[in-house]
Amino acid sequence: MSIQEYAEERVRSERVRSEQVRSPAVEDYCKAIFVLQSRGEAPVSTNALAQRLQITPGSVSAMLKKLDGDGLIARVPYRGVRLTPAGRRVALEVIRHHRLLELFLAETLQMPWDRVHAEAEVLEHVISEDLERLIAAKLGDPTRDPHGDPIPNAELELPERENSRSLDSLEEGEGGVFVRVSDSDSEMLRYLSEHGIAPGERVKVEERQPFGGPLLVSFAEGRREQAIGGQLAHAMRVTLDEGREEAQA
Amino acid sequence: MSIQEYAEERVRSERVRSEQVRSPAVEDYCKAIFVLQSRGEAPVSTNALAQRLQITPGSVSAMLKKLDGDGLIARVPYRGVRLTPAGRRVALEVIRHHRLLELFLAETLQMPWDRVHAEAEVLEHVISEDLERLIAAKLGDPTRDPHGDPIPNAELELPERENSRSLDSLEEGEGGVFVRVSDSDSEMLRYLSEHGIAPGERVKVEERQPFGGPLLVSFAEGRREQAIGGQLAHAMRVTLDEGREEAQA
DNA sequence: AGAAAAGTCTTGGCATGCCATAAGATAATC
DNA sequence: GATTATCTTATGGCATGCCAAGACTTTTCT
Repeated sequence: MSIQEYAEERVRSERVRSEQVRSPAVEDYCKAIFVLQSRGEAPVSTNALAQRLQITPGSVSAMLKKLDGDGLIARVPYRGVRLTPAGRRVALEVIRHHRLLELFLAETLQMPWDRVHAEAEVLEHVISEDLERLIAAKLGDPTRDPHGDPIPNAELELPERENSRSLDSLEEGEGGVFVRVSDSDSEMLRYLSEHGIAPGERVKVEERQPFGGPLLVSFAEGRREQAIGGQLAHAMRVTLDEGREEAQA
Repeated sequence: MSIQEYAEERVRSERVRSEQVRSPAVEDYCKAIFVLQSRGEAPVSTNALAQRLQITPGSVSAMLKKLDGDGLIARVPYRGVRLTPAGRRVALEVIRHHRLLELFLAETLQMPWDRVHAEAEVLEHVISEDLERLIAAKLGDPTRDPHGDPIPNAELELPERENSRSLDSLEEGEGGVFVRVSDSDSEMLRYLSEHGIAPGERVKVEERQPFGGPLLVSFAEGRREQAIGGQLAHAMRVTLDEGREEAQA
């Protein structure tokens, strides 16, 4: 190996560790790993990622090897991966972009609630830091997107995860505040928006039908009633009332 | 060849002619060809494109062959290309996106004038038709972007090209309205914006220095004077006063 | 005009990013 | 320990870029 070749090799292996490789694909992987991780599934398996990203496990496996080489994840073959601090940073930046964009599209441009997700999914990878700042400023540095999800701040700190439970885990008579809904299913979003249901409202489970039947739920302090199917109830997150035990008793 | 294979083959060759292949790269080529064409350089040469897109002629040549196969351009080897109606449509859609975005970023988000171009250059390829409509509506269906360039309407019709000349083609004493400036050089844009010069203002050439020296130009009905270098004067477009002959005499 | 030189264009080989499929390796389960 | 599930590897495809060699066109110089 000539001296030149040696120097080139050194540059190349250096790059493996430090250079920022930030294609949309890489960002999507980091984001997906982050989400799966924060659901408690750590380490994250190849299959879980493949399913979430709609990509074959073979392709995911190859990509994970690359991300590992780039220092974005720690990978143990056959055992799964978790984000390194660098990878976490990538994920949070993308999530910040995504949620700012959702709020911006809904608020400033009146884009229907159920369409902002798909649009943000693409834009999140291409807006500059400048544009991110301008959007955040325009919105007054918000901390929640239209689904009720928290928005990481400019330093990429995420507010404490609220202590929420899915609506379908509540017992009859329990109630709380509807804080957010998974943003990935636009059918659900359209349905909710058509029925005038948005994060921030109080909800209370009036009746649980057995065998996967719907929940009878009242909104807005009992002023509206609504039957909510099992899948939807599972996606809706609710923070329980403080000291509900006593309140109920 | 089995019947199945035959059917697949048919689908594949069909695709070659009709399917919309609209990657960012393809859109950039169409846009570049459109711009060069409307400068009168028709047919457009491989080298002109290579230079504009900062890509080697070899790569351009290969891409042009593909675009020809996709029905977006008509190509005569060694002779150059021109857009087909389909290619023109692609170009105009992208240009509409670009100019709407520039105006939107500048107006709604107060992005500095000299940065909107670079941002729009990326976003133009990824915004949905829905978002395009919302932005256009928010801006009141504008017909000019912040550089003074015309914006194609939703039916992709472009207003007549205004009868403008570059500032450096004016004689001493001639004047008109500064209507636009090439948007590709952010240095120029920053410089102009720093000196408070924007499309719509009246300009008059007070003095021409020989041998590529600067022009002495007055703005805003003589209230401000400014020396403008040759390159910049070349990029600035001006519509001459109506009946200026008499006005001067 | 005709030939050489210069300029321009295309071709062919190669690289990279990211995906797919299929086959083989490893881990988990019964 | 055999079966099943999961993961990795090998190979290949497509898009898009680069470079270098060769083909074509235009210009220039006798």
